[in-house]
Amino acid sequence: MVPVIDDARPADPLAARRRQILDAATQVFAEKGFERATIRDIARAAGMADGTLYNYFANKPALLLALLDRLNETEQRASHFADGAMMDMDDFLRGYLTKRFATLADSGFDTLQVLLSEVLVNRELRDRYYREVLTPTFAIGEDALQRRLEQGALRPLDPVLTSRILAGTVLGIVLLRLLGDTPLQERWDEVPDALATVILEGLLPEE
Amino acid sequence: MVPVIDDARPADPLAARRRQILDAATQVFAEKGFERATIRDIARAAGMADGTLYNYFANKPALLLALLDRLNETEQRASHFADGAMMDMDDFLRGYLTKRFATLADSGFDTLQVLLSEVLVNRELRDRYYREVLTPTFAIGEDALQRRLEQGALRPLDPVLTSRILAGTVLGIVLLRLLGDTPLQERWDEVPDALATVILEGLLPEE
Amino acid sequence: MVPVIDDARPADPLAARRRQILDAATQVFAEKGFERATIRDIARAAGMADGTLYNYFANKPALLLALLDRLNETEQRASHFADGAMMDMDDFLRGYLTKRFATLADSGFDTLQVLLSEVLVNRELRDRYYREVLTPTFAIGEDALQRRLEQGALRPLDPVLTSRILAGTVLGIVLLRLLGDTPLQERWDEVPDALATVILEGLLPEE
Amino acid sequence: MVPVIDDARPADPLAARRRQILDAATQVFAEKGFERATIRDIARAAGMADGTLYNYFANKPALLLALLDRLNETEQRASHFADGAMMDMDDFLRGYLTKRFATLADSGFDTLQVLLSEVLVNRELRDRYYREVLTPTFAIGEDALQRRLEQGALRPLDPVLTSRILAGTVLGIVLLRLLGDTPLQERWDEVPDALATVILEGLLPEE
DNA sequence: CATGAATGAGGATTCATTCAT
DNA sequence: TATGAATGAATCCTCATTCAT
Repeated sequence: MVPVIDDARPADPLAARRRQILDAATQVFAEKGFERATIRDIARAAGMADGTLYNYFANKPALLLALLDRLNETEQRASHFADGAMMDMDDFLRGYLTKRFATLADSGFDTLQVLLSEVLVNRELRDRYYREVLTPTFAIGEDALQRRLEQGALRPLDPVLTSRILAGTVLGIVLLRLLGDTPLQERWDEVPDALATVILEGLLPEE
Repeated sequence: MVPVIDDARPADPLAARRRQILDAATQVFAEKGFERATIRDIARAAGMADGTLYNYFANKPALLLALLDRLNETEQRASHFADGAMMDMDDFLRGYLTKRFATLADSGFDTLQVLLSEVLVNRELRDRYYREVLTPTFAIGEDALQRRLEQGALRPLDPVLTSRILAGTVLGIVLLRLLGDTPLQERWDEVPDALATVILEGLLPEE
Repeated sequence: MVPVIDDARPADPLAARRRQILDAATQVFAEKGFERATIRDIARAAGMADGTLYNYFANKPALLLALLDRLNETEQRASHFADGAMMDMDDFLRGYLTKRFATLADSGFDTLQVLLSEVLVNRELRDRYYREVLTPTFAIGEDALQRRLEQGALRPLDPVLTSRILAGTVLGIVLLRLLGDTPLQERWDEVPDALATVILEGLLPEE
Repeated sequence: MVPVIDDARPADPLAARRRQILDAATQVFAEKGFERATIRDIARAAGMADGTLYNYFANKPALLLALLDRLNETEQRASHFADGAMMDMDDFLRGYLTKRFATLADSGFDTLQVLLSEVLVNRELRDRYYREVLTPTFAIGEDALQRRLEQGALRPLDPVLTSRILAGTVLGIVLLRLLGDTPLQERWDEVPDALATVILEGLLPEE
């Protein structure tokens, strides 16, 4: 009998500790912002002494980069399922949006809040974010659009600009939610569908 | 004849000095972020000594609030023209988006960059931004949608959610541009139209 | 009438402040060593707040370099008088040693104590010290010896090694004094002469 | 037959471990200075974990004291041979200097570098060094000089000051070598003889 | 009004030391 | 004994703000 791997067993205490710290950092950063958050805040939130944190991360900015890496992994895992080359456009988009919104939700809105905030005013982080998160997203979008264009499944449009419009739409709605919009928070699960309808059929009536 | 207000009124040295400082602050904040920017940075960029700045603004956060107020005025001035209750939906939306994008552009992308960044991690600022900028925008949107719904000029949809979708779309596209997306920067003037088409007619072919 | 320059007038407040800080630093460094001395110690000794010190020196190591520069100036001023190419060897050496010991004394034994200590374990400082202080000293010595050798005023000897021996002797005696030797402290003014006799005539009796 | 003490006694693991640590400490201290060297640096250099070091030395300063003790033993062992009461002055001094220079060399220049550096700015260590190393040296010197003075083997001189001059000379030359002087490093074995000649006969020609 | 030196609180980071394993 | 993770005190340095000139 092979011993069953027990997920709850701290198989990798290093990784566990890092996760514990990053979770604390996310919370504190989201509340006070990267610069206003102190290492002490984070260490306390993670239940350890200041110095201990430095056994796991070289310095404060490294926490940010690690958050980005984490987001990256989530997104990449998500994008595996985002292919659906052969699907009907309607199904594809609804599916994609639903998954995308879910991914964003479970990557933690806090993480997005922190990263977006810093990414806006930190060139190094911005470049990494653009390269590692946005670029792949655009690529998926352009590709999907291109293929459907060739099948005549779409109105003629520019895939480059349109992929930005689609990605921007998702990002913008998330941003509004992060800014505290009540309807979006309360009706979050209605959003992907409402959005899909607008995107697919537009606001104008059928005829 | 109403006396025309001359915006470039050369005779308010106080306002001029404040503008000079806010311009400097915007630039510096956009480059380094609010917290990493120092009063010295800003004073130097504005061509004055540190102490002088305090004759015009009470403290560093006051600069941020003043930036928000400035954005507010721009937006409000813009929204006066954004009414068009009686316009055809197509014209209205194209007009609205074009104006909105223009407004955003000339309120200075830098300002947005700074404010979005801080608004994400500063509850006080976020609440003010939400109340003073987003809420009026949503109101205009909901109103316009509602009216057209009643006229049967739109497919049935939820005005509350849809206004979020529209506002989010604009905001998200701006955000992508702020994050450095090259296509959006280079083809910024094509965006409102492309976006209007998607929103009005959707991605799917006509029939 | 040209206004007389009054040395006591704080003609250069910057230089005065720097001197004030360096004096404090010398004292504190001598007492606790460079690393164990804190900026607070020094600022307190100089009668100012910690932050003020940074208006005059970029950081802690800069204090050390400034001390070295100061020593340098003293030494260079001294070496102007150390020429005496035409003097009789006996007069020259006695004069030189006397001046040298005096210079060392008024450059402040504290300064030497600090610099020697650090110079022994700080490569950068050591290299600068060697280049800027020792090398010129050796050059003067070798030169003086060479000239007298050519005049047959000296027993045949190697000027390179001998200049080291002479410089080392002076340095070593200073070092012993810095280490607290009581006889050297109490009879410091007898030393140059006693040393000159040994160097010129040796320990052995005349015949 | 007295059992010969084998210094390389392979059967004291405690002493061996301590030696291993002190060797590592000497190297690291010489490179970075006492304060800038970390326990981790030393432990790594000694090939052990930080905690292990504390099984052999109570704390960081204890390493320094142990280095001093070690130097002491070397010097004391050396001074046994440094007596030569009955020898001719010339032979004695040449022998003494040669031995002294050799001792210094094999006590490890690194050790001297470290100890001199700290001794200059650490009163406790300085006092111990003065008491345990310098005082015995002076005593030997004064004694030897006194005896020879009484035999008329020396020009009249002050034994107290002269012993300082001799010790200082040796120390100073070592110091110059520690400061990186190339001629002294490359021609180290010529130094004792050159020095002996100067000390015995002086710089001036015989007559 | 303008200046910029002075202030000192605050925060990131380091590191000697301890101790459970 | 050996290990190295955890601790938190200590320190350098930054920077918003004040105020005398």
